[in-house]
Amino acid sequence: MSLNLNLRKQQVLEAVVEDHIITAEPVSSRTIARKYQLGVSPATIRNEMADLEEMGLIEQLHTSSGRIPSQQGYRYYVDWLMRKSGLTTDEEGQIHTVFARQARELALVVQHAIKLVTQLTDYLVFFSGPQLEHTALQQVRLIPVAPERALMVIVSETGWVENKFVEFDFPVTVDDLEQVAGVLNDHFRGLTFSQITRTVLRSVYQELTEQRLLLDYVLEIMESLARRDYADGLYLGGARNVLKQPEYQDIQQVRKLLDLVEGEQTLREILHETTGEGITVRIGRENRQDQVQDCGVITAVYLLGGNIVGAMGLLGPVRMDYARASSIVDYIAQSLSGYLSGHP
Amino acid sequence: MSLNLNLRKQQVLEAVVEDHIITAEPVSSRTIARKYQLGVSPATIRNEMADLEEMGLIEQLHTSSGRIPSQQGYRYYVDWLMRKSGLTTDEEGQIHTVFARQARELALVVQHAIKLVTQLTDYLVFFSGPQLEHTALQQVRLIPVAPERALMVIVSETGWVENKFVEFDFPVTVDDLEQVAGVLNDHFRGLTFSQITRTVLRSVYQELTEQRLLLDYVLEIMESLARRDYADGLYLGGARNVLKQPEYQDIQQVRKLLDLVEGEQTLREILHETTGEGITVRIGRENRQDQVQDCGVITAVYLLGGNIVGAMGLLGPVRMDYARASSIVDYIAQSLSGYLSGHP
DNA sequence: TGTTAGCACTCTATGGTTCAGAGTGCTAAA
DNA sequence: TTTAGCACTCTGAACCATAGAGTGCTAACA
Repeated sequence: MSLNLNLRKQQVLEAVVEDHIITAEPVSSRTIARKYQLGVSPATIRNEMADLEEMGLIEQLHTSSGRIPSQQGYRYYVDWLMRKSGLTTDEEGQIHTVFARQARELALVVQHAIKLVTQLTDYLVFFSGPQLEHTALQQVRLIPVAPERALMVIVSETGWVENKFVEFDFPVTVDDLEQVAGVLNDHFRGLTFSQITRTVLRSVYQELTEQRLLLDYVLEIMESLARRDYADGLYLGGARNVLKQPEYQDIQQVRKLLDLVEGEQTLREILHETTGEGITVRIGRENRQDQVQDCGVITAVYLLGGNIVGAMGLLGPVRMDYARASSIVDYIAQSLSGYLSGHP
Repeated sequence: MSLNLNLRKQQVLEAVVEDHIITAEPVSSRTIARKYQLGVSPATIRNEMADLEEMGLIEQLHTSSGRIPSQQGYRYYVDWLMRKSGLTTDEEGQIHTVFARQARELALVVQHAIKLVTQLTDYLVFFSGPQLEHTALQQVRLIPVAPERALMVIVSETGWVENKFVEFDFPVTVDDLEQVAGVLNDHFRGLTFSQITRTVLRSVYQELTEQRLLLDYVLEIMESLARRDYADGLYLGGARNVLKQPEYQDIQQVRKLLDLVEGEQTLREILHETTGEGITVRIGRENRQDQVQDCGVITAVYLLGGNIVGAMGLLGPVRMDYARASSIVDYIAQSLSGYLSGHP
């Protein structure tokens, strides 16, 4: 619903939004007339502003203050007026350097990406780690470390590695472990983890009648790894930068932000809800999570071999620079996807 | 240097410190007379206070305000007056439950310990992860994952596991990897990582003339793991709790705290300096790190098999409850050490 | 009909002033 | 040595007055 605005109203709204994003202050008609050369006087702009206010796109804090955008105003801006700002070639270069330099340890890559975004913006950055769910298994190893314990190492075809202890209630032999690992590899190599949990029950048990007990333990762990969803691996940074934003001069706001950071659950939820392609922008009350109803949130997923394996987000005050922030999220998510899929 | 104080001066100082810790307000002579029954009038207490101020143990914000402890005052209190408060049996029970329930993954144990301390206090909690340095090697595995890549899994005798990719510049065979792993195990099993770096050069190279190139890569990684010091594995929590303290109503203070949290380096340094037995209390300018000169810091190491493998810390405002905080650090560090060494 | 100059009106933020209250230091008496 | 009494000091809250920014409205103008 485009809410038909004539050109000048659009220009005024754009001016209000962009000026407010920069200054964090209410924007007066005079400021717009002076800074944004619309070729009309403040009085005319005041008339337009009165209309925009009636439509709910801008609002006043009190009768004699300038206007600030309402959440709908930001939404209109993001949908119709915003020009993606793009990054400088210098910034793009920086990003590529970071991705190109990395070894194949995703945790490290993500941590460097966070540092990067932290330098590029003053918002909170957060990533969910990669999920195994849709990646294929390359091999499984079971390494004995004690009579009743083994280390299970799972290598995905994408080079991602997980390890977990398996604790048995009885002693196991090296032979047993190797045999089980062998059968698992024969059966499951090349399958994705979501496929494995389906087929597990049918095929393997017959072949390993002797180690059935042992297998119980091992399969349980493999399943839990595949089912792990977003329960693990939230990476974040930039909290201290956000304090530069004037809306976080109030200690209450800061506390809410820290709750978000330490709680992690809400951020996980936000990333979990992100599924579509491209970037998602949620402004204030558009967010389903209570704790971020006065924040702007920009998210995007990243891919590996065509599958969604994780997501990233940028969180700031409602008055955030959506043009720049969404450019950055877009670019980083795409670069990361490209890098992971081997097209650096 | 005990700074001889007569009994009443000690009582007054104790009252000033403890009342200030609770209320965060300057303490007046009248308050002390009323709440701390010393059997003398406010006027007498004022005389004692004047003396204590002259000795530099307490100070006034302005001529007509009550007194607050100076940093030396806190020091005197911690050294001579403080009675360790001990934990309730309920709290001790909670702690044991947490430690008893865990599998042998230290990262998890530490994370739970942090959560626990976060509930018990309103200070920032931080742990350094365990160091391999003084733990013995149990085994090394080299698992091929691609022609030029292998996964190196290192299991310590304490059940701690590390893995790292080894990237070769040339294809390696399974046989090569197994041979190298075999020799490494033969030579180094049971040695601590610090010992390994010493003996490496002498003994292994002769035996593996053919795989010498391959060995270069592998040994480099093993060395880097052993040398890792505190470069990795800082766990922390409780930042949002600290905001409850009135000294963090000021946004500047909050920013300093967040810098500490996100920077991590300073906290690592603090833990790294902690070496002695028992707990260490550093008050304000006693800290060597600029960023925490207006904080109180309590640290303790934790042990595994008699060796220091990590440390923990509690950080709050100078006006922190040293009695309770140091009891907690003491108890948690000891419980953790006990648990790790298998005496739960 | 759309635009704009002019003006009255409103609201906020700032600085100054006053005043009560809390707390001290000192003196003199017990 | 202790303490009651009192003068003195400083803070913080409350209360103004005022300047300034910005608006809405009206009436004139293109």
